[in-house]
Amino acid sequence: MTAGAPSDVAALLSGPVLEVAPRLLGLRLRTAIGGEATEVMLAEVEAYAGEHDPASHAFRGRTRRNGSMFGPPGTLYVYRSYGLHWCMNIVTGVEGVPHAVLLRGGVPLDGEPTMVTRRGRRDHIADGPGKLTQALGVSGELDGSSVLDGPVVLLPGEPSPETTILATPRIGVTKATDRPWRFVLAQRH
DNA sequence: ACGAGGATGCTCT
DNA sequence: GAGCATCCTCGTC
Repeated sequence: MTAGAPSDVAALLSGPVLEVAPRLLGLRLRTAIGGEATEVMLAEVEAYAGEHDPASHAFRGRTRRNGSMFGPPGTLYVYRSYGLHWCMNIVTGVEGVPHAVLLRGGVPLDGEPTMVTRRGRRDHIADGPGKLTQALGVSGELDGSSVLDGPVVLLPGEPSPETTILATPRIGVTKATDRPWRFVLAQRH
């Protein structure tokens, strides 16, 4: 089979969340929403390990909000943050085990004018989890959809050779703050 | 560049 | 009723 085929993405997502998360960096996330195509390269993610992770929305099991985290790998978990913003995760591993990767930031690759319009500004288009969903047109309606299918699609890609992967503690969490489960692409120097 | 503070609504206890 | 997996604006340096 051809390198970079969608099935490679499916195989990747079925792995352990701590292995999957850094390997999502450099992949492309493309949306076709409201008649507009937009695309970013993923540049910042965080791993959340469900029942083993006090910072995870699924630490205490299934609730009304987190149901899609228990879906098959590739399922999108979209939730509202601070009453204002949408944030999205990609479910990983095995169906029924609520492990997921929070998508925290990306670099615009296509449809930038659309993203600028959605964001209402020219800078800081997708460098934050709420900004990323807004730029790509993602909202709660897409909770439970699959990135193997759409309208949000995960596509193959590679980080620039100029970049390296950094692991740091996760942002904005108040529990398990010692775990370096945030992964970012940073410029090599 | 960086930090403080407010907006805002939903979920779960 | 508390607590958020955040973003923006406006201050200061």
